Amino acid sequence: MRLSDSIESFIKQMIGAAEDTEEEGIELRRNELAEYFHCAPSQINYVLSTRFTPEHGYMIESRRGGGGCIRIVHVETSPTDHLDYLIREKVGTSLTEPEARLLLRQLTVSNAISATDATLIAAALSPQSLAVPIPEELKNALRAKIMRTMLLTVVRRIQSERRGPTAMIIRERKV
Amino acid sequence: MRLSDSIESFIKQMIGAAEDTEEEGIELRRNELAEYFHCAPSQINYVLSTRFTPEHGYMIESRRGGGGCIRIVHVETSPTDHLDYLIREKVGTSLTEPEARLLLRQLTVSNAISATDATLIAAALSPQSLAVPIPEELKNALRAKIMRTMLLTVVRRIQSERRGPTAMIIRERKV
DNA sequence: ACTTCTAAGGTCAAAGTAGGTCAAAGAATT
DNA sequence: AATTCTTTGACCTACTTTGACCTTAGAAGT
Repeated sequence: MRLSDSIESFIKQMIGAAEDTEEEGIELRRNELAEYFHCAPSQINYVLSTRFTPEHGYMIESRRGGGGCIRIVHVETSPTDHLDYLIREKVGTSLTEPEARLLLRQLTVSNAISATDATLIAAALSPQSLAVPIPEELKNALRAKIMRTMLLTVVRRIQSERRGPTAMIIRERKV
Repeated sequence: MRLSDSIESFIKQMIGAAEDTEEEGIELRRNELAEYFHCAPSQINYVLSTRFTPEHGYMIESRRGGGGCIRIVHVETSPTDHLDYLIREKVGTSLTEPEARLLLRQLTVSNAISATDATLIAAALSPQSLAVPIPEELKNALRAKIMRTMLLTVVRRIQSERRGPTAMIIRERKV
């Protein structure tokens, strides 16, 4: 079995275990994990960037420096869900601006997302936002990625609101 | 947990407690605090300069010499003024991801934008969103443009909410 | 008043810690 | 054989912690 697959399933186990608790997602130390698997730390990045992408429903944030860490959150959309369908089938890997607008309209009228969220996403995908000298194809790829990541964020928020309005984790206080 | 975070939340607790009384802000002794946390005194300065800046809504004065001390005051600025200021002065034409996150944090703690908006914007600017093969400089230019467009969208929404059917909320200014 | 002492706080650079990127080499698939 | 996927390592960026050295305010001694 490939190393990457082992690391992938290890991380998925961690996430599975964390889902039973109240915690949202998991935190891991890149160097620890690399040492555990006797591999280069950058191998962890490879696994993350190939198997824990927004396309797979994962959101990642990380911090460098002392006490740094990598946080992974899995956002699950039920496969029967209309929103899930739109995200998977319509976003794809490339989105023109008109396509993006149409999709946002559909999402809004079907009440999948709020008009407010739609407006913000539209702003991020607008020509103004993407006014840098790169080929249009790359912009369309960008639109798809940004759209996907933002929709995932919205879904995550909506789900956590549904679970419990008081799920606000700020920071642990150790003094 | 990082030492700096502990110190930060300790200070914020002090400020929170002081806000219940009539006192304006708090006073602390640098050396005392450093001893309490078993760290170098300059660590306190580090925390102050990274987490209690004017951008975060804090004003700091200090006195040296015998009986010297550090005074920290949390100032409530008008959210829209602060937002305007940060858009004009801090966004610029290029934003690294850490810079963007810092800016969003500042906007959030000073109540210029909601945590929800901040999260959505952060999603748009995340490495995952911008995972296309273009040089980092272009990504930074993109971040700045996306940030500006989205913040302006937020401002416009806030302003139209104020004009709209919802009663005007006049906030008292404590300065 | 003037100088000196001492008790604060301030600055800055270096070391320490931790994650990110990229390209080249190696392995597996087609 | 060609292509694609995996693994590794050299180098980069970001955040934290510490310590040496500097500045200032007030107190004490003259």
